[in-house]
Amino acid sequence: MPSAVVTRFAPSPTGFLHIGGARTALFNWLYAKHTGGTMLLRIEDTDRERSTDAAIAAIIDGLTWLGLDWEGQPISQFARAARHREIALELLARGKAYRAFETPEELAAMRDKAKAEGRFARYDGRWRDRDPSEAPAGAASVIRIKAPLEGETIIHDCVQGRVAFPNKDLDDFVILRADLTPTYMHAVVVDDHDMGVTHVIRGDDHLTNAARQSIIYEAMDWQAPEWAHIPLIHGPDGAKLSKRHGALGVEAYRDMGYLPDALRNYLLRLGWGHGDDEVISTAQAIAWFDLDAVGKSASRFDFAKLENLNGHYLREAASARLVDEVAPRLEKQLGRPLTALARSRLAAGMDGLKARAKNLVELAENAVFYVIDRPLPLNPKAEQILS
RNA sequence: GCUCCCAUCGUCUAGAGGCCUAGGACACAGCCCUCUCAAGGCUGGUACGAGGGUUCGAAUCCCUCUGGGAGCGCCA
Repeated sequence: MPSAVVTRFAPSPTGFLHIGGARTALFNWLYAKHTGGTMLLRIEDTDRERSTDAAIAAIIDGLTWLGLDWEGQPISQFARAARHREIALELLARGKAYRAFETPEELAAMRDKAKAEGRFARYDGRWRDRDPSEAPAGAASVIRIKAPLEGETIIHDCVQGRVAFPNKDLDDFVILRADLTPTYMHAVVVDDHDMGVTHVIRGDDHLTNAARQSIIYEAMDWQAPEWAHIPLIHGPDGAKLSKRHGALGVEAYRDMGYLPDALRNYLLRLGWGHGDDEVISTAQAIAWFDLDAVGKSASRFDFAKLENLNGHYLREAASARLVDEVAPRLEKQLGRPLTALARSRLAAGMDGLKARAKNLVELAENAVFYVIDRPLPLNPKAEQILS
């Protein structure tokens, strides 16, 4: 019997859960559900400078709002540093890695020189075959992996197919820093292995990382997971999604009045399709979703379509649920709690209200009429019509 | 610069050699329905990036070009 599928979503807590991350999480979640497996959550917080608790909270909030859940407690990558160090040392002992004593300044100089010569910087392996005894006394060292010099590294990807990288382009990257903390490249491999991850589903900006990471798997004689590198989401202008476009946190979409159901459906259809189906329930998504149907090309974020889908889910939503959603928005606008009377009027009007709004903001605007004090203030135009 | 990836309507996509004078959805325009606005119905325009092959036949296979994207840190 094949082992059960284990996927993981592994965001770095340096900001909110952005839309691309949300889709990656969704795909991981759907694939796990589809196969009867589990999804794990790992927080990649090894960058102590940039990681914040607020970001962790925002990510967890975002996932929860989207209705995506994971098995067990979130795993802190930082907390596993000792284990990462242990494996780095083992790689060293196995002769698969080596200590390198160059200084950051030396490295920077190397890069500048390469750039000046019109080449691009790759570590030259200057310590690969030198004996550590040649190191200047007291010099700090990092541990670098001994990457193969010739041939190619092949990645068999569920989405991208077979992708080959010439090994001459993969340099001896650092796995353990001078301060003994692991680099991302190394920590990911150790964690995915230890967590029993069978399928790594992530953005295709990690495709070349898969080649590097497979070098570590190889060196440890570990079995590499199945890879699935999904295309990135671009902004409406085709450029990489930036803060200027829709690279907002999912909570921004919540604030803009989108329902999680709509955002999920929309994100699912970005890069994945199932015939002519557009409105897809979660149950259907779980039944239908598979990695081989994920497209290979990047897609652009289109608010109009999200809006349309949102209108659909709004119409379908139970009125009571929408009252709960809209009431806080109205209270915020009014600056006071809704009276029981106002709330009941709102509930009574909801069936009509939800039929014509595209998002909760609009719905709240249209609902103001139901909850403000009587008599209703008339604007000049209304006065004129009435008279 | 090097490596890798991608390429069907404005956008998301269906399409895995003949079912394609290329289908659906969003958006757009017009009409219908309607006390308004939505929703709904109908109609319309708009796409296989270019050039070469292979084949009786190519959106689908191959090559080149062009255009987009990603990666090349003691960041993740």
